[in-house]
Amino acid sequence: MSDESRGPRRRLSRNAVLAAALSLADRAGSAGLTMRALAQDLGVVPMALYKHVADKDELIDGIVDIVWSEVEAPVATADPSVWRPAMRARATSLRQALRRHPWAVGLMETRMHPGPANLAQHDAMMGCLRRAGFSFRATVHVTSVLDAYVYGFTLQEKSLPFASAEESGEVAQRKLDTQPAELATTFPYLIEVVSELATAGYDYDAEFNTGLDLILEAVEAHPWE
Amino acid sequence: MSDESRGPRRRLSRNAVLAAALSLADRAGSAGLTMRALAQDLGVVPMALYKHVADKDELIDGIVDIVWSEVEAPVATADPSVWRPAMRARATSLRQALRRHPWAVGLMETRMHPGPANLAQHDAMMGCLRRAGFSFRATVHVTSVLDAYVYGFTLQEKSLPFASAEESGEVAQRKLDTQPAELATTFPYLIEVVSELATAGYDYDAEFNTGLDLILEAVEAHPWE
DNA sequence: ACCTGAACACCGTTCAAGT
DNA sequence: ACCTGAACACCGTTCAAGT
Repeated sequence: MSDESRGPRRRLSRNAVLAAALSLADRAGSAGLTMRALAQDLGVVPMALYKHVADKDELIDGIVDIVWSEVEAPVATADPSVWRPAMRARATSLRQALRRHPWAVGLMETRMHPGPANLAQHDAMMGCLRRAGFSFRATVHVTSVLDAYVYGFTLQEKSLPFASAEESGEVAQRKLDTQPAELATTFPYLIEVVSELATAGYDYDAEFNTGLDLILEAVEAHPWE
Repeated sequence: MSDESRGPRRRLSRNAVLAAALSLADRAGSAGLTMRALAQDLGVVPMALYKHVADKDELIDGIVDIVWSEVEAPVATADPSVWRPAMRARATSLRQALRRHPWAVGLMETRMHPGPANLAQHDAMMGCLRRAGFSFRATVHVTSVLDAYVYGFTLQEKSLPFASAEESGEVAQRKLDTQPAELATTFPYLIEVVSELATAGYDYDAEFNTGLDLILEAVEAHPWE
């Protein structure tokens, strides 16, 4: 399956281990990312990995930071009209990175040891806001609320009953057809909203942008001290 | 340690298993929640659990729904002045539930099978917004952005480098003192903001409320179709 | 310096058996 | 109907040994 399994490659390296781990996580999810499976992908015995990585925790820190490195960094400039589009682009880029690596969603912000790419990303974000004229305190508020939104949205994206992937309408409708009477009486409002979405359809990108623009609008309008 | 270990209680029940599992997760975290440890807490052999719960996944679904049941449900009313405080109270209540059960943060919205308490909670939320006059579409937008915010914020709360728990100032300052020269030149903006927070202090509740009010203000001001 | 083999202390879960 | 014991196929990781 993996690229590494073709030739009888020897000589591992930390980067090779991390790259294979990222690929394995993308293919098999966080539950499938085991030291043993990773070793097999690399055509090596499990213990060989421990020469390049302290333990599994450090391995995960490593691949999480690779995901961070894929997020487009906003540029810092004194032009007061650029922070909004820059923040919008960064939020979109972060969401896309999290969609490419779904296993990372529950892991990115939970990690205790932020890597260099993570630090660089947040440095760029703070720089962009600071140079646009935001105060220290406001910079933290804006970073906090934007990151929280992107994380939380992507987290929900994987599981909301009325919006699982493309076929949101179908899925919701099928759910309604299964036990219509019972659910309809117990959760009238929920069913009503889900039914509406089932007929009208549900677009995740549009939903994400609506919330994002709502927040950016609020940030711009807010009288920061 | 557990309440169950005192008497030689026999006769398990599904609720007893779920209650013990919740308590174990609160004490030992998601990594410490194992079927074997849970069985030991209950003074029973691991296999005994499988009579009351299909597998570990269903167990987790069960305790996640208990957490949902702890979240204060907003009431539905036609009074247009109540949705805002109701939404604010619900967001605060959700955040507090997630803080009481930190293991749940990365799990709540990822679960594929929402339980009755989860459905009831969202039914109440939709009802509150619908009766306040929000359209179907707007109801989904508001639910989405509020849930995303609370989730994302609580997720960050556990790991942001400049805000780990109470002693945010100390921790940040110590981090700065460790490698001052190197970090300061590579991540100037980040260090600048962190230093500022280290001296001024960082209050998580205040931070949460600032973002929450920003979003609620934006929701109220937005011209929903 | 880097990789291996065997082993240890764990997992979730099945299956046949006890009461 | 409910609980047990032994077993299976997994984990991450240590330790002593190979090259």
